Amino acid sequence: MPTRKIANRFKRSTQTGSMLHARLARAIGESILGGTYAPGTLLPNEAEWGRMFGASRTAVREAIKTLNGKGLLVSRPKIGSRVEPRRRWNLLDRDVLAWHCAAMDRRAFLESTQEVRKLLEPGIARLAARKRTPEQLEQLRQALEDMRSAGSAGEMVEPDVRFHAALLACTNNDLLAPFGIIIEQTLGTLFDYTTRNNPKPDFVIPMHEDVMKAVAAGNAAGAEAAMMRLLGDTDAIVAAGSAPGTAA
Amino acid sequence: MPTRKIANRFKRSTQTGSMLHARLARAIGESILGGTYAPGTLLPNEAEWGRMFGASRTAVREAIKTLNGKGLLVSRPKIGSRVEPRRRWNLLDRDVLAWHCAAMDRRAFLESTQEVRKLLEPGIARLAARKRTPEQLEQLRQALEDMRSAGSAGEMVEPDVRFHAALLACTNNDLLAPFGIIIEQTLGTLFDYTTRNNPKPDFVIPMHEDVMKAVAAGNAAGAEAAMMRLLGDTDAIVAAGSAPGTAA
DNA sequence: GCCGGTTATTTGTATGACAATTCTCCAGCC
DNA sequence: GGCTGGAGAATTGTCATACAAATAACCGGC
Repeated sequence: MPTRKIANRFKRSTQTGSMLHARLARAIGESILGGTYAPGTLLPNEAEWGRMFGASRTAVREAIKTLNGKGLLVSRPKIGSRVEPRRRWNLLDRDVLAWHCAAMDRRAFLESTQEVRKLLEPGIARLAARKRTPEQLEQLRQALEDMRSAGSAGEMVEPDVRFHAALLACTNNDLLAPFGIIIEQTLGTLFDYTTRNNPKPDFVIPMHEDVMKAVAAGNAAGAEAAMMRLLGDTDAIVAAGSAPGTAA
Repeated sequence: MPTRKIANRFKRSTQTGSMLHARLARAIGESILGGTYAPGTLLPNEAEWGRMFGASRTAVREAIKTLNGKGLLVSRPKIGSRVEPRRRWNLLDRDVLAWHCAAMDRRAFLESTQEVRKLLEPGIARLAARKRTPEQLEQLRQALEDMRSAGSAGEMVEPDVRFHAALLACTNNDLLAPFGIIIEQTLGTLFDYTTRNNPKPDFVIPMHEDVMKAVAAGNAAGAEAAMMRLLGDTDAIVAAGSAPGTAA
């Protein structure tokens, strides 16, 4: 009977999302992502969730509506809430991705994300070189600058993420924005792997610099190539397992 | 005063989503996507929405929670609901994309989607060639078969969409799944452009066949190249404006 | 001029009631 | 016997109301 476990997970969660309906949404969401409720199955009804968590139907309903908005569920009168097929899930949603990451093998997750990044980022770099505005280029430059002046490896993660996010912004294509979450999540999770030892960022900085220079010059092919080198480096780290090193 | 206009749009909407909160979500969502409420601005409070639409606060709250789940809003006590910056929006969500499409110039939308497709689909084809299972290959074959036996151009759209969706599935990468929505939306919208005249699908079928053959053979580079040819063709149609022809 | 408490506003949660929807089942008819 | 139609039941959808919680803004004291 999984009921007890889900309720416990719910009770323990005091870290973030202090709002009741947010915690409910997370508890239910995680249990879906974790496979307790497979796609196509019917969830307990609202009253039952309320009993399980000691919450009112109002709060449960708001949680359900949130999950509804993320594509995990559909609710219909008299039927109840049914788990949608996986392809309908908004895996690029911030929360869903976090739940997914929590429910899945970390190594497999990293490999999936790297796969997507290798698919996307070279093209993004190429597009960025063609479409960036001077202001966006400045953002890129600033992020690189902050990477340089970072003291520890830990301090470098934030501007590194910012660099890749800025590059994404350079494409000026709204539809690409949702993929930015993958970058954030990858680097965050990747950093859980790396020790806090300052490894050797000597390679990382110049590689980023190459990307920026090509983007600045409007050199699409060069930007793409530089990004591929950068990703190849990160890829090696991920593939090697828990080798030390900073993220790409 | 945009209030009146939004309320009218709400009242007129009887087509789909007969649920009140779904209609409210759409009305509010469209007004955000349409620019009535810019990112960073504060929305009317819940009571006010209720007055505007003649709905209860409960229904409004559920709509707000839905939009919350899609990343369009954040709500905090005493503050209200604030529109999130664009990059937080889940543009790859089914509803959000539809609202976005409704609010934006159709031509610009098509160009954006084609840009993303050119970025992703060659890589997807490559990945598919490496990772597809026999069952997935069969799905692909079936879709192609159905394209062949389609009588009119209209009947060809559905299997065409299915072909690309199946190819996406061949990657066996969950994180890529959200992208499938773009394919559906693109082809759907693209078909609004094309006349019902049966143009000449003579080119389209063999191009799809090339992709399938390469995927079947596990030829990653070949699949990528074939997909690029296919996209180039579609691209020409989009670029040419409203030239007749079926989607890629 | 700064600090701390007070107040007011808005969302968050609970409760109870009823409407709408539609699945299920049963009876009646062909 | 099998199909058809309606009655009933279960579940979500909506409403109204009340109060709790959080916090921005204001005000008074120091």
